[in-house]
Parts: sequence; structure tokens; C-alpha cells
Amino acid sequence: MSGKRSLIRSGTTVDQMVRAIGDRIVTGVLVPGEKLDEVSLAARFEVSRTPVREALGQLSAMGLVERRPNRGAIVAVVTQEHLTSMFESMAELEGICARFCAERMSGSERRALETEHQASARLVRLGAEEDYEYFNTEFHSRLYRGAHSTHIQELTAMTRSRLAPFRRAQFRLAGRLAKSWQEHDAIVTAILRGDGTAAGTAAKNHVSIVSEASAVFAVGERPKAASLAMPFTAS
Amino acid sequence: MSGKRSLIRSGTTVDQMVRAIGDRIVTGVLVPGEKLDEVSLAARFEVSRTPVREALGQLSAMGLVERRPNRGAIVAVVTQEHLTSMFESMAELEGICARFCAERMSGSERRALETEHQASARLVRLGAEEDYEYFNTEFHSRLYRGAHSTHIQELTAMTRSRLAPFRRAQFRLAGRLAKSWQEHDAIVTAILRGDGTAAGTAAKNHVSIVSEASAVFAVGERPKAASLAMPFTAS
DNA sequence: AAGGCAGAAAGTGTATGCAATTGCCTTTCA
DNA sequence: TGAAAGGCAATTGCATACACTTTCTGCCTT
Repeated sequence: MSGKRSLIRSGTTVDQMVRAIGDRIVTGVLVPGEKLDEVSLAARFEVSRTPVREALGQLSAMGLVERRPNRGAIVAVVTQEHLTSMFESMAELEGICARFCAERMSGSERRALETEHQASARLVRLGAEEDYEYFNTEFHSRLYRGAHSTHIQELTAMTRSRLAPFRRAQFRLAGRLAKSWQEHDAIVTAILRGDGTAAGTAAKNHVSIVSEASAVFAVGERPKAASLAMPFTAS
Repeated sequence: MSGKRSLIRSGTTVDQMVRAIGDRIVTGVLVPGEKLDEVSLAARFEVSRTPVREALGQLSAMGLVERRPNRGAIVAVVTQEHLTSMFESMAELEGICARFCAERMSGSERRALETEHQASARLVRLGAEEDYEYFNTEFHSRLYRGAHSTHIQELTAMTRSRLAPFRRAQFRLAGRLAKSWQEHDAIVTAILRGDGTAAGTAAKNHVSIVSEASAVFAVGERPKAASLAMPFTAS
């Protein structure tokens, strides 16, 4: 294989692998406990085992995959206890971000937050779950950025990505959209008011509620490595 | 090289490399900005480049080294802004840990914390900086464990290790030991009282003060890659 | 003399091969 | 018939080889 990397985009191959495999874990294509075979992955992405191994190493450091020495890698399987701990941490982290936002956001950041938030009200009325989910992600990212603290941002993003597999199903719950919007509203209002304490508390509560909604999906479902037989869809 | 790995202990080679290189970064043997040459490291540890590369990848994911595509790896160099952000995060994280400790520590944990803390008073009177530093590390670890939240523990430990290179010089400051002990005392008292809010505040202040003490060492010292010529001491 | 370009050297990125460990299956003995 | 031991297949871990990118050096041009 001396030719250019065919379908995978630019950047280093390993980086692409990390994103590709990580995405599939985060989006639930690869389920916790599923075996990650090096040769299969290498064949699937049309690269050699070396970049695959390096990618798995990085994903392991990120906590998304678990590596047993000499026994291969599996998608990280989290215990109920650890899951609770992660949600709890997420609540605290988002609380901190919201508090910092209330104290530090620039005028334009506040305006953008308010504008986007108000725009999303329409999605709630329409019941556009897909679109609202996209907005929701953007809303939270805005909160992380608005904290003006690169490290908090890193920690929050990391925790969020590790929680992603367990948060997907939450919007199926009836009335979730409206409730989510109201919670967002409380956060936005407090931030615009410059009330860090209230913003922090509101953000913490927001995550806590999501946590409860997601907890049910945590344990119980641990499919065997059935879906690996059919490699995931083309990138 | 078919023989057993000689000096490095058990476990996978990559893991040993991660620890070995990571230690040298954390302890300041390798200074920020220093070039990490793969072949030199491989030769130094008597392994091939493959495990070195994997170790660098993991260290990069941990944030201890910075990897420029096609341009080698260097010990992560943090900007003043990022350093401030990390200390700020550390303060928040320790605050959370202390708050959780006040709410969740078991009886034996509280007793152990109190006992060790009181024992350390002796070290302050003697001015035993080395021994106090060791105790100090243990004290903080106790706080992280006592929070009973594995993920918070991870985040805290990670942030702490990334801050380690910048925290070493703090105890040189006059009267630092006594002040540190008093701050610890405020934390311990609040925890034993079960006052989560007070414990959190006290822990946050504690880190903030350390932060200020360390900030001076942040920028200004950026030695060129001089010490790499002489490989670090035998492990 | 200064700037830029060409070629070589150094170093990283990826592929492949070999050794070693693991897990499973078969065989054998109680 | 069950269990334990040994061998075999599969997979991981590490080493080496090759390809490509970057950078340094020296020469040529202006």
C-alpha cells in the first residue's frame, strides 16, 4: 500500500483511527464489552496493525477501551458504581462551568447563548428531537467554552465523551424536551443575571436529572460480541 | 535481544515506558519543551521504537507530552494561561473532594485522617520538609479516596500529575510548612464536623494559595535541550 | 554578498515478520 | 464419565525494514 490513504480524511492515520473507533464507541455502534480485534480493525480500515495498536493505546488512556495485557482490548465496560461517579462528576463539572460562565462570559457570548437558547424553543414546540439533540450538544459546548478555562473544558469534554454511550436514550422519555428546555432556561437566566451560584446549582440539577433518566439503561444490557461479525458501516 | 527485559520491572514494556518517561517528566528530570527523540529513548531503555512510540502516544493522551505530526514529541509546555486554568481546576476538584469527604467518609477514614494529620504537626515543628512533603501527598490522596467517587478521583489524580512539575518548589518558601498545616487543619476540622461547604471552601483556598506560590516558577525558565545530551540516570 | 533552491541526512509514520503468551480442543488417565 | 494435562491455533507484543516528511547544509543564482 504505497498509495495515498484512500477514504480516510487528512491528518495522521492514528488520529483518524482514534476518532473513528472512538466515535463508534460513543455512538454505541460498538457496545461495552465488545472485543476489539486488532487484525479485524486493521482490515476494516485498510491499514496495518501498527496504527490500530497505537489508536487502541490512546483510547485506553482516554478510558474508552480497556486493555488486558496479552488478551486483547474490549470496549470499556463501566460498573454501575463508576457510572454513578461519572454522572456525579459531570454534574459538578457543569456546575463549575456554568458558574464561571456567569462570572466571565463576554457580552457577545452571553448574547449568543441567549439567542440560540431562545431559538431552540421552536424545536421543542415542534418536537424535533434530532434537531434539539444537536442544539443541546451545542448548548453544553457553549457552556464549556464560556467558562474560559481550558483545563476544565478538557476534563468536562472527556467526561462527557465517556458518558455519551449512556446518555443517548434519554430523549425518548416523554416530555423530556420541554423539561430540558426549562432547565436550560434556568441556567441561561442565572448566567445572564451574573449569578454564578444559581447558575452552578441549575446546571448541576440539570445533569442530575439526565443522570436519573439514563441510569436505567446502564446495567442489564450486555450483549455478547454478536455484532462484530458484521463490521460496522463504511466510514 | 531475546533475553528478558533487564532492569525494568514486570508488566508490559509499554506500561513501564509510560511510567519511566512520565516519572522523569513529573519529577522535572525532563523539562518542558525538551525534545523526546524516539531513537534515543529506545536506545536508552534498550527497546525498539515501537513501544517507545506507544508510550509517547499514551503520555500525549495524558497531556504530559505534546506530539507534533511528523515533527517529533516534546515534553508538554504549558502556557501561563493553561497553568492558571489547571490550578483553578485543581482548586475546584479538591473542593469537591473535601465536600464529599465531609459527607461520605466512614468512621475509620475520618479517624485515620485526623490521626495522620495530627502526627504531621511534629514534622512542622522539626521543619522536616522532605518528610512533610511525603505526608502532604498522602494527605491529599486520602482526600481523593475519601470522596468515594472513582471518576472524580481519576480527574483529580490526572490534574495533579500534570501540575506536579510546577509544584515542586513551593515548599522552599519560608513558613510554608506551618501555613500548609493550618490550612490542612481547617479542612480536617470541617470534614470531621461533617460540614461539606466549609470543607470545600477550605480545600479550595488551600490550593489557591499553593497556586500563587507556584505561579512564579511557571514561565521564564525554559532551558534549551541541553540536558538531553547526557541521558538521564539509570533507572 | 544575500537569498533561494537542491540534495542529503535525520527522524517520524507505517508495514510486516517473528517470538511468546493465551485460550481452546483433544487426548488420556483415574 | 469427568477432570487434568498437553498440544495446537489464534492473537498479541516487540523488532526490524521501508517509505515519506522535514530540516539542515551547501552551492548556485541574482
